[in-house]
Amino acid sequence: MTTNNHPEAEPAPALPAGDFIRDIVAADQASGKHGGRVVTRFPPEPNGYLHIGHAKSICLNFGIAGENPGGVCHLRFDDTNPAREDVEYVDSIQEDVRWLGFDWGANKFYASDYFERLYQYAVELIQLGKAFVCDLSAEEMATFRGTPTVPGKPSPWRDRSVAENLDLFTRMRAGEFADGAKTLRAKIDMASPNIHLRDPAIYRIRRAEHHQTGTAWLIYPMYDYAHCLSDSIEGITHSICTLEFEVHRPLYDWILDALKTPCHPQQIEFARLNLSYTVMSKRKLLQLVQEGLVTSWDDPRMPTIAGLRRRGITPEAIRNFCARIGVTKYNGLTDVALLEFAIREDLNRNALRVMAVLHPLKVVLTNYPAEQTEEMPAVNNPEDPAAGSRLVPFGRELYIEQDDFMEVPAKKFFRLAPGAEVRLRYAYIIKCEAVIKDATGRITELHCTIDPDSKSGGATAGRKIKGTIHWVSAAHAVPAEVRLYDRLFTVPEPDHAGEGRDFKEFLNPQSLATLTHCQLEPSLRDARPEARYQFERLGYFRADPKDSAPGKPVFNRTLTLRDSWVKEQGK
RNA sequence: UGCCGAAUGGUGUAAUGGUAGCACGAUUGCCUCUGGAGCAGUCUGUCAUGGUUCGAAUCCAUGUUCGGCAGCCA
Repeated sequence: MTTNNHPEAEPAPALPAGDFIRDIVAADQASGKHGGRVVTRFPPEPNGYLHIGHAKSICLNFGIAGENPGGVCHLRFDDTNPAREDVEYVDSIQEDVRWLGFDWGANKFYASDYFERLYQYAVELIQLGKAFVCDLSAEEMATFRGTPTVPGKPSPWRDRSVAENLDLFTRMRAGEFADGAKTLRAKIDMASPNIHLRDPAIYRIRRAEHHQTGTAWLIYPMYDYAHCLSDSIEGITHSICTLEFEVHRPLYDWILDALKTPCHPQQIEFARLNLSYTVMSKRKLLQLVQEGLVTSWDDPRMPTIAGLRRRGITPEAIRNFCARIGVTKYNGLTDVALLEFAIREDLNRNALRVMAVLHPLKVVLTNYPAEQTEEMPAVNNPEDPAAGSRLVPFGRELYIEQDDFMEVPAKKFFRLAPGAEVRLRYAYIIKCEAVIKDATGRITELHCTIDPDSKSGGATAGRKIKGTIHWVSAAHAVPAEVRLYDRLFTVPEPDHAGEGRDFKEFLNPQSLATLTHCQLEPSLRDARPEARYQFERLGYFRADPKDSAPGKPVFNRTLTLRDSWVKEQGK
């Protein structure tokens, strides 16, 4: 298991027991059904970026392969629809799977690798009298198909001779017919209660350049036809997919039974991941990108792997999350709080603590010498003694967080207020003596005094002070831009928010706040994107890998810390 | 009204005829130089009604509710 950004990270905790799919695999192993082999596959269509829902599938498929001796998991691009696919997606998918910590070794395939073989299988199907060339238009075919409650009617072309079908199919491939003019259809049962068995189209004519095969093909196989055969060709033992393909399984099995194929994999369906406060369909995510509602597929607000990565979430957190949510056939809605827990759990263990002030309020320590500077030792990570400590410069003028001062303190407010005392983290206890305002009444700075005996680590530092706040020395501070991200949508289910309502109506206008006047402790000047930080009392942050420049970091907030003060205020 | 599938606390799951457990969440307290973390406690559940059984979340029947399926998308 790779740990790209966290060589110091502990191995992932023991994963939960099994699930119904692992039970099936174990039973098959016990009975010797597949001769002891376990071969799974992760089969994305390269028509978009991977998202956290795909991560669930990746962890499942690669996970099962990894848990079984000799098990392998293939990465297979399901690229049968060139109109919507692109190499950009082929590349991003590989990067994302690898980043998540999984390795397909030499087993990278494309359904398009099998186009010739798939074509020969189709010829075979025709020869068997189990497929025919149909001249019906798309609209006509829809009419003939019937509805779930009304049986379909056979196509008038259903009984063409094998010879004629062979001839026509050959000419489809040769480009003699216009796009959409003809299809090859499986001959099954137009009256089947399962619509997918009503003579489904298995090849269509499409003059589209394919990102892998170029212009070699004018006809392309449909998913149902290509997928089961690709599985069989690769010797897949367990073909794991999501619930909506459950009704396709009889067709999957029909095709493999009709043909002489290397093996007959078992299709097993599980519930896809739904996460609250987000959307999880490539179509909708693409829409957000195309309409400029987010900046890109890797916008840190996106639930894409690339977005989560850029935001600062680690592969460990995603894997642990996937392990926690389990695998079932129940189509529910997972609370995003579960994801957030996994992120905090990981970052709490691994992130380096630093001090940064997001909304600066200047503090002048009136009894501290103007020319004096001290270096305060600060712990890098209380969860990890090996992370050591560092020195943080301290001086007469500081910045503190605006939120850490209240002119009229609320009940249970433990921070600074006129006449009140607070502990400066790793430094002195200070007392607020005066509030300085400008002509408009806005607070511009605070005048405070230190208790010189209260320095951290000092002999008389033990005075009990309820509140501790973070700070940055004004003379040493590094100014920086910090981006605060929040959930992308304001409602738990933007997908099901009401009749005729569009999910984009529920976009959270506050999902991004860009702060341009933040002040960081100097150790952050050259922060590298690989590092994960906790800005003490605020949250987890990482330098944006695209927008940071040397000496001029831009930070993304990954997630806030849990904040019981916010809850207290809500009472 | 057709076919397929699923129902366990607020959420995600476990228990495979034998004490309904875990995690998240919420909440109370302890602790704390992060209102973080940690520690301790509390909270809430087997869709319904029958049946089989010494015993049912689990098996059976009926019903209810929810999800999926009518692309030449995957």
